[in-house]
Amino acid sequence: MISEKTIERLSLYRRFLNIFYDEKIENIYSHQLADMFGGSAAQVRRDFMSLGYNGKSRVGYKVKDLLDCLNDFFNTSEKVDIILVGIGNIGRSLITYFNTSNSHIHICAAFDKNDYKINRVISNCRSYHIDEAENFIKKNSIKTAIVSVPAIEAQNVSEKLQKAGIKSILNFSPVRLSLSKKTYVEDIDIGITLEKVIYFSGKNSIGVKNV
Amino acid sequence: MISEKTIERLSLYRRFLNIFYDEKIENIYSHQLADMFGGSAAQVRRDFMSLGYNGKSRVGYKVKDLLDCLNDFFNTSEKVDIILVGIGNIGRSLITYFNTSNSHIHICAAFDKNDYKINRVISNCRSYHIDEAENFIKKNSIKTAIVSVPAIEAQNVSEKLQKAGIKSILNFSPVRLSLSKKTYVEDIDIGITLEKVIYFSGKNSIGVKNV
DNA sequence: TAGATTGTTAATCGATTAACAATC
DNA sequence: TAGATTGTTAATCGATTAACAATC
Repeated sequence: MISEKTIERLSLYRRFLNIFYDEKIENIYSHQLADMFGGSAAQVRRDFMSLGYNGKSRVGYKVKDLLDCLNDFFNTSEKVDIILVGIGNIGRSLITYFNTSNSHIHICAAFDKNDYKINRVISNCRSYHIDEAENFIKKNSIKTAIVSVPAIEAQNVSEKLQKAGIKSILNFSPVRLSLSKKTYVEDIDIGITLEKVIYFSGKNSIGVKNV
Repeated sequence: MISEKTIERLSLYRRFLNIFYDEKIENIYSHQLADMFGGSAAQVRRDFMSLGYNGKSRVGYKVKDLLDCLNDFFNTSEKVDIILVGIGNIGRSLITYFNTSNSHIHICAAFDKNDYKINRVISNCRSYHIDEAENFIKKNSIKTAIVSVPAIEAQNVSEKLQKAGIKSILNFSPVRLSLSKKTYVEDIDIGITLEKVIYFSGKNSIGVKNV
């Protein structure tokens, strides 16, 4: 059983390894990766073990093989199509961000309930009315959605998505969604996070450890 | 010592309590709040204790008093001015988001290195050249900054901010910043997070607990 | 070989929860 | 009182780290 935190680290390793690979570095040691994001070398080794990839003593890990392994794990060889609901400022910037970087993730459609926002194209992504979402999801077997609608719409929208077959949601709305446990929900709550950051800028933060 | 996770929960309680307050609900129980975001009632009570606020058995907690207490804790009575560096799509949407909602947080200035992005006004926030940041920060005693520059600029920009007196950073760039521990850094790495969400949409996710 | 790094176990740490006497 | 909720302690859980024999 691989934990959520481990998944995050693995994804980060993948990013680092891509850089190493571009720089034609062939081998790396656990402590090098550990230094790069403040973890321990033991943790890095344990993570790779959980992935089923073994290094060699005194040699470390082969960048290319390890990267292949990570790419396999995240299925980055094939494009992943996801959708976005809620074409506000944040929604639009996410579309541009993902569809113009060379990521394997592609936002293939966006949905909104406002008529003036539909039937447009942003960075290769066409927008539709929210009522068309269910059909689209089923037809294209979409599994993942980004929700960036206003707080008051979020619960309702997510329930619709779940019914249509969405298995995981990245939620930017400042609301906790209550959905059946079958759907994985991850929240990015920028307001809460910023509040926390501001808190730690004050004198209160003396003695806090920056993990 | 209040942990980071506790701070996050406290901020979330504040949001819920505002809703209760608007609905003129006078008292709440720990288990009500616990239900709202899937924690335990014991945790909620412990959090309020760490805040120094005590409830009464059989009565619960006074919404108004508790809210006052939380507002005090987060210093929400006075506006907090923060700055933003990197006026890309995400940067712009953050400015609009915070400066048009009725939050106590205000992005009072934005900075960029591209000339065509400076000397403009977005949602009550004027943009300046990055070279003017140091002066601005010192002059206005700014303590918190949002960094939303491209990956390659992030380390350099953050070092400048730190030197100018910034105490905490909310970092949207897909890079780990290495700064002295005196500066608190919180990362929102949308790419990594989305990768994780996509991972849990697959068959891999069977048996995973949705914390 | 000597030295460095690995895989892996045991110890540590911290956060969360369960439980219950005290309280209203 | 009886019953429900609190503050608080003890137990649990999981993640992280330290340590070290095995390995090249």
